Amino acid sequence: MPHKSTKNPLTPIKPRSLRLPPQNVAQALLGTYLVRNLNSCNTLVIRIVETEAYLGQTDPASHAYQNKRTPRTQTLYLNGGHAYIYLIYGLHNCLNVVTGNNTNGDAVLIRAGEPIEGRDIMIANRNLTRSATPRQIAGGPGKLCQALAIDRTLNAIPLDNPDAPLYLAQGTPVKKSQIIAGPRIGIDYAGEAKDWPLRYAIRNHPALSKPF
DNA sequence: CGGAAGATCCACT
DNA sequence: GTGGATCTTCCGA
Repeated sequence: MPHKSTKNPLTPIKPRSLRLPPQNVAQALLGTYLVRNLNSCNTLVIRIVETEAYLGQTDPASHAYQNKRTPRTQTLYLNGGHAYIYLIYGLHNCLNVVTGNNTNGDAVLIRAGEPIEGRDIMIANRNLTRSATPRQIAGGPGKLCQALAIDRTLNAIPLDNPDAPLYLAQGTPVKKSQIIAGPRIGIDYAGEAKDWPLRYAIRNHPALSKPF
């Protein structure tokens, strides 16, 4: 049996809650836990504090825009609840949660998280020191993946299995009044879509990738 | 088969 | 605020 923290029992997320529109899922994922099982003794946990919705076929910023099918984007057309992980700028991995149940290519990018368990290992993975801030550790999609040792070898796995190397677990819901929305980051190429308010975060959280 | 671009991060000014 | 790193992915010829 894998060792589990007794003070913080983690319940896997219900896939049903991910088979909804990406805007809904992006907000619902705020406050939930992302769990990385490294081996039988080491578990890393981050609380998700910032997300972005990508609207699949109808979104110029999405890799699935106009139903584009390439070897890389196949994962986006899986059922909701799978991980879509890709390499960006030749350097950084980005983690998405595929959403919906109609193979639209919808997904939610996990942009930032707050270290909950295994902070020392995250700091080592990020080549930081003990004085590192939450924003330095996982305040950005590439940083978050590096902190949790997430790369493309985990692409396309389901995220509801607590025995898998990576899964989502239920957290404490975030009040609607604490959620802020704004334009997405790094998509200047996407024309009008660059202003769509599909970036969501916990208001004023110290681990956000950028202020609103 | 060449070339351009990229859902980022960091160091430097 | 600016530019470089770094390499996969994709498109067009």
